Amino acid sequence: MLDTMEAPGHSRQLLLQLNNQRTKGFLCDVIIVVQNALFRAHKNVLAASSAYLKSLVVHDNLLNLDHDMVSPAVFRLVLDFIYTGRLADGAEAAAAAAVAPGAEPSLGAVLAAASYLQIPDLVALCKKRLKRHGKYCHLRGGGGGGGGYAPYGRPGRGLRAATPVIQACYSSPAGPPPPPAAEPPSGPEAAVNTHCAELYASGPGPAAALCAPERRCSPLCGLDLSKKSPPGSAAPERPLGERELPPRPDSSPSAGPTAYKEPPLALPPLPPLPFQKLEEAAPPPDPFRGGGGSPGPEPPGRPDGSSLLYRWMKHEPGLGSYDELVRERGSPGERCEERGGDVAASPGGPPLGLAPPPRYPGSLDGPGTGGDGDDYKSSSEETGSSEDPSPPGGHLEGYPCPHLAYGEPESFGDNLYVCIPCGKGFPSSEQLNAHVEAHVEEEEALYGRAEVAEVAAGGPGLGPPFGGGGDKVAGAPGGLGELLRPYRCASCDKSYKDPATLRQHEKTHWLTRPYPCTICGKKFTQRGTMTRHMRSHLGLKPFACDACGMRFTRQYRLTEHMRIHSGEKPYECQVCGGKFAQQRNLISHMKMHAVGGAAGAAGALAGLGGLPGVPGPDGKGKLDFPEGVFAVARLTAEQLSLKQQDKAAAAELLAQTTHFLHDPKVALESLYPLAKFTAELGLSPDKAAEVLSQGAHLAAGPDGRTIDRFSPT
DNA sequence: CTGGGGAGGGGGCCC
DNA sequence: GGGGCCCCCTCCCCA
Repeated sequence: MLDTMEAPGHSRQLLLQLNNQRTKGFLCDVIIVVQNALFRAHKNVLAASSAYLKSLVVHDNLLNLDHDMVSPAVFRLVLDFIYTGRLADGAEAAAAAAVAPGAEPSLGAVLAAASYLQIPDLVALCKKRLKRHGKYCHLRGGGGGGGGYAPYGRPGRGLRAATPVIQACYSSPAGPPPPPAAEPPSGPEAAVNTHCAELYASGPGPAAALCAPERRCSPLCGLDLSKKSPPGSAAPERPLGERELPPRPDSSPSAGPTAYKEPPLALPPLPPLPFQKLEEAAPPPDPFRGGGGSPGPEPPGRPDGSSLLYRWMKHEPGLGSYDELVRERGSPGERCEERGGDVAASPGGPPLGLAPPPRYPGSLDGPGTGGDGDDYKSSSEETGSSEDPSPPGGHLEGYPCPHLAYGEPESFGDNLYVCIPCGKGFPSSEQLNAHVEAHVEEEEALYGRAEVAEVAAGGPGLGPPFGGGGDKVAGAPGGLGELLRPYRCASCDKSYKDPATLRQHEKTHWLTRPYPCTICGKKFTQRGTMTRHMRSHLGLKPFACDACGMRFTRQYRLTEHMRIHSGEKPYECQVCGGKFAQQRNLISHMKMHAVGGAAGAAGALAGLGGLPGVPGPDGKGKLDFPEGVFAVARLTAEQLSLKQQDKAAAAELLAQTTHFLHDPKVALESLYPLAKFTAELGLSPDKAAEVLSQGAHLAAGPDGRTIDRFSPT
């Protein structure tokens, strides 16, 4: 009967097709990062092959594998096995990984990886082969207890050191030959480079560097990296291996990806066998493996490169807010354990044995001030400390206090855990955490209650001109903006509608950013920004224009782009009537107006600099404000980029202000609250200046008025 | 050559 | 976590 008939070779053919697609990146929906190598694959295939990977792919499109357990070369073999059902024999495997003499992924390493990834078929195959070669027992005997991965988990320094960083495609003779196991032995797909879906990141170099020209990375890689090929990415001058170096021993744990975030040219010559160095620094039993050695506390400043790297490579669980973390964990050390636990969720990954809250002198006395300015600057570089002062975990930098601001260095004696806002020092992170939590509760209670009380009382901030406006400054709730945004940042006075957003914002004040790019090491304050950044590395452009086929990394870009085709130009200049398809171009255009046409008023306004838009309450600037400036400013403000959600609030405020307009003096005096509110809306100084100068430009004329002192009283 | 506009792209940040 | 928006930089084209 038909239902019992079976197409011969169907499954084989299916697998071949899948592998073929993988090589082209076609329909690949997951990226696996192993050290600095990238592999593209299909979630379904991974999930069908590995219980561990299955558990990961359901949550993420970007997987970070512990490179202590799986080296790039080994994972390549594993991935080949998954897609072909074949495993290169020892010689082949060695050849496949013959990236450097004496470096090959041993069968033991593959077995370890297979165990780690929970691929029973591959485990069995490896064991079988090991037995055949009479090595299985030996390898097995060398292993540690517990996780049992110790012997295999470290594929060997030779392998690590030899694994090329850039070997996106092997088609070039210069590149390492593809592992025979990866190559379908026969058939049309045999000609396809099985490893084209594997890319290697090259330090801070963007994805274009993934395809070194000498490797002749073909388009089959499936990554559209053509858009951005930064100079220098094309030809790695340094030995490839340098790009996958573990952090230097003096780099902080948080700087786990230091090796990646350092600008390539800034990298000093590195030892030829980085992994050896790493192993020298790390005790043989991986302390971060439950089964390994002592999971004991990590001494502060422990220059353990491997651990740093290990932690960094962990698949990072979603990070909650700081206080959430505090509630859940209580200490940075504990939190790191949790991070390890994320791998522990994996079969072979017992929780990391990280422990002790390290001290954070780097956060306290390091020249971290302004460190944020340089995304590539590692904290170790910032501190210049030989002792590793950084907190555990790449995204725990600046952990000591979420309020951590760019304060001046201070000495706190033994109380190295310092809350920046209040300056109190604590001897332990736990105490600081408790203190910080009290801060948060305090602020929430303060602002929440105050706002509620104020609203109930009729809201002093609503009185003309807005409750005195200028005296409603930080700490004192009041004003429409504060009513709308009761959650205020202790560091910068910005306020938000909900505490989650406030917590999110507070991360921007941390000395270092919690989310490093696993490719280039650049750090971000938000995970979403980091993943978006990763897309640029990987050339992922999910949003395609139906009209021209152009692809974008963001929906918003596509929306903008579509206006090109539709001819829609919704942004109109109130000055010259020019229309623009993109708001940014209108803004740019209006800058031109402001510079060229606003005469003294615009110049003065544009030079306000300090507070957004206008002088602060104590401002004494002598500014020319023509009578109609506010009306025009209002129009311009509406036209400009007031966020949609704030437009209603702005309209409300403006409506309240409008009735002052018939009185020029009052209208002008209203400018300050307007500007203040504008600032609260998050307009930049430039934009606020534009708003005002735009108005000034329009209304500037012989009847322009001069205000000697402009500040609310 | 220069200024202005159009547009792609990346990061920051808020919702 | 994703979406959306803002800001900035940059490149290209054209007058």
